[in-house]
Amino acid sequence: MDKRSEQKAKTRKKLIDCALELSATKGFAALSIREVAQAAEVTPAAFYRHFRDMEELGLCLVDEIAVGLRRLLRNSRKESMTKDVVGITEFTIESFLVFVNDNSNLFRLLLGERQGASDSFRRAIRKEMDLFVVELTEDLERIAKVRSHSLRNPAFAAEAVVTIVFTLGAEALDLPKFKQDNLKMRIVEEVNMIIRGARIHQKRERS
Amino acid sequence: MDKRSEQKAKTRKKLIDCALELSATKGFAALSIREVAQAAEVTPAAFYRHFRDMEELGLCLVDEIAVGLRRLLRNSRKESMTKDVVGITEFTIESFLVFVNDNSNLFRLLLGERQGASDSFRRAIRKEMDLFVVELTEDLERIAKVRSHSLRNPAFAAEAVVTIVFTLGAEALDLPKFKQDNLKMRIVEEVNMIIRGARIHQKRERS
DNA sequence: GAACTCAGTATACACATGCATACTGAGGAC
DNA sequence: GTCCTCAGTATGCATGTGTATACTGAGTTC
Repeated sequence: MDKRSEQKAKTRKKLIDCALELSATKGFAALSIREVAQAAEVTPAAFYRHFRDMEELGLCLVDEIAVGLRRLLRNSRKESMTKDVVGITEFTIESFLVFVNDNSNLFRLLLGERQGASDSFRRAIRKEMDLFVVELTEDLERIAKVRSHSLRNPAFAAEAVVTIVFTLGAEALDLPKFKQDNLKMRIVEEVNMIIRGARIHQKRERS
Repeated sequence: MDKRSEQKAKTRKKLIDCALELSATKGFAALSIREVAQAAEVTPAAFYRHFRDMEELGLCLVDEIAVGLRRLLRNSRKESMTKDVVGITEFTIESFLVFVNDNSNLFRLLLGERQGASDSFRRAIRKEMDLFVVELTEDLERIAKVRSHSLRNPAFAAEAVVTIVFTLGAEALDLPKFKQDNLKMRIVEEVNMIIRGARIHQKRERS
């Protein structure tokens, strides 16, 4: 690879990393170009060689989380194939929470800017969330088949689950480790509620 | 009432209203004291006669939403006493969405700052949300009794419902009116899923 | 090895911001 | 009617901001 573009990629990454780190303390919205540039030990003007403005940088960050989360989900799906079907929910949620803790800054950004002021941010984030819903819908249908159930509205159930997991997952960021177990339990329980409520029972069509 | 303090209350309200209006466009976090003061046709220094900083103003705003929402819930509860028990969920969610539309700026602030950078904001908002969960828990138990069901974990169900309603309700803000019906339907359906899934069935203790 | 490219620097400008200080003048207390 | 209170004004300062312009020098190309 080009020695030059290699260096460029390096500072680009540094800018992103610094922005991420700074956003943890004061929130991404409050960041300035100068601030990020200074943290990355680079002139403000150099920033423009990489991003048009902070928003463009932010969208890169959103992308980064999305990639990470998708990888997580893929792994969890693979694992769950081998595992007992009962523990899938708990296993997935557990790895999700680990991810949230590992990437707390990214995650805070995602959840925070999800209803932030910038349209393009909101749009990008919702697009990613919708992808999760689609993937989860497939999973739910697959699992239901294995258990020889059927689900009333798999897509709605998936939307509800994703909403719960993300929103409550975000709360983990403010919690000490020992309280996170309780949170995990709550999430698992609530997700199970949703899935249970989505099932169609043969005996009577409508409750 | 004092003519003086009356005037003071008036400008205070004007500051709050202007902050609210401005926050709709660029987000509360991006507001400056000067900007708000100018919008309220008042000197920046006058701002300090009312609030120590923007954060203090923000907390007032949070309080204002909380009061409005609590009134809504109280009304909806009263109404639901007279109504057929089946339509309670739909009725409540419908009035919630009306409220969200009427107070879209306040609501955007609430949801946006819920995982924002400021600790005191997060704390205040979560406190309010917890109150909703408590009230809803009581409601769910009451309704379950009427229907002679019982619920597995009323508090968890309530938490899940509040999470769903608030998070998806926030999406209404970006939707044109004619798409909001679909959203409402989704929310109602998902809430019903949760409630259904929370029920304990006599026939077999654990599914 | 000369010519060129381009990531990053240096510097400067025209703002906006938070906040401090001194001031004003209508409203209320006595 | 005099004095006092205090919401709001006027002004100013130090600092941070986005962004434009001209420059430098290592890396690449031919």
